[in-house]
Amino acid sequence: MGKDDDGKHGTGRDSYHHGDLRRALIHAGLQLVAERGIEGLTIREVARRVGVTHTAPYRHFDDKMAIVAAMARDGLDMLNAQMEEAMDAAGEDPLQRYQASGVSYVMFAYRHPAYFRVMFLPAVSDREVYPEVATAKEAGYTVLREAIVACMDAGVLRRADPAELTMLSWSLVHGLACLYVDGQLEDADEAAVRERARRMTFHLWRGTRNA
Amino acid sequence: MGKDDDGKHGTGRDSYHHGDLRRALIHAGLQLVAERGIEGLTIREVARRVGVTHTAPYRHFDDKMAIVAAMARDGLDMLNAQMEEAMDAAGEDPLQRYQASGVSYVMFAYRHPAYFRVMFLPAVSDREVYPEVATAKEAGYTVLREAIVACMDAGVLRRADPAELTMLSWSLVHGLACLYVDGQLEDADEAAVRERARRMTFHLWRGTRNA
DNA sequence: ACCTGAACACCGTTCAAGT
DNA sequence: ACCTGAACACCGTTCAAGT
Repeated sequence: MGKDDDGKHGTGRDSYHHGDLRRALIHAGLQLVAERGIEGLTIREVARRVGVTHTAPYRHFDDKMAIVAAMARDGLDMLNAQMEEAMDAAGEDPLQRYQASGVSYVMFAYRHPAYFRVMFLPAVSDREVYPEVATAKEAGYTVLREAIVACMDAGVLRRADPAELTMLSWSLVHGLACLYVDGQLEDADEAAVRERARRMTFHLWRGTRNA
Repeated sequence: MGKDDDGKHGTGRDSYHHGDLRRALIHAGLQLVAERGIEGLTIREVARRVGVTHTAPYRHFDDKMAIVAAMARDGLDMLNAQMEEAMDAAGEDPLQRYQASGVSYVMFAYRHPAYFRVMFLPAVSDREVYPEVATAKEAGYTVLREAIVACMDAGVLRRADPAELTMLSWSLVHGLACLYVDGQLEDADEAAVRERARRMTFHLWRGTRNA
């Protein structure tokens, strides 16, 4: 010790380089949304928490919405990865994989409400302005859709327009997720939410199964 | 003419009394949310549009959230009325009435996105703070639930926990409504949305019907 | 009762300036 | 390259003051 006692040099926690600041801003922004909700997200408070001036973030992002879009993009990537992981953990049975994808969608929202809130904000949902967000959303849609097509191929879902069944499934899990995230439902622990999601997706399958 | 040429007296549009201001503020607030989204809602701009000082609204509402809560409450009342109206228009068949309630939920969101956005904000969803909002939400839940119980009584839905089926239905229509309202879906006209909602609720019924 | 005007502590964003 | 400080036009909210 005595070598790095000057916090202003080196890799101390109040010096940033190579885009570390970018990541730190995104992380602090999520934290803030988790604590105070979406309207509590403030560039100035984020900068304060990270330890830089309130204008520093503008070196990495065009404006406030660009930070939100970066948060949304990270969240969508996480969700997609988590859905695919859950499907793989579910094994080979197409129906199990389909159900796992829906349940994991709900569980992602339950575990990461700040990410989920930010992912579907209208302000970051214009594909002209934030194409990466739109692309990440499409990737998730495709995961779900292919799980459904696999069920049709295996004969456990009736042959129908895949787009229609995908929208149906997405609406159901998205609705349940939103109700939890927006505090519309009585509090429930993780196991209870998972069980509810499982039963709901099962009911849905029964309405769309083959014969 | 010539009698009311002085807009400052009488019942001209820039004088308020008997709580007219309250209604005018709510109306202007909705307009603003419709134009600029939830984060564009500003007490100062609302007051500006109504033609009063930015402190005048505080005579009628404790703070900004109280205005939002009043908007939410009005919207929920409208939704409940519209669901009941749609059920009556659907006739006597319990299944038709059940389906009509779900479809009208989605159509309300489609036609009144500003109301819908405001109705489920976490900030107005604490029953300790805004019990009227919570009560109005319960009334809607009850409408749906009773439509479901009527179907069970008539033997067109299997006997099960009504709460579970209500949550299932609510999640589905709420999810579709949110996806439209938040701009996650390609634009569609009213007839297309209604048809989609109809097909979805039908699929759901097939998964929960009796035998 | 209802409204006003000034004031305070915040915002997002821009820009000249520093290393 | 990256960060700072002052500045501008906004917010929500409070309060003494006016009719």
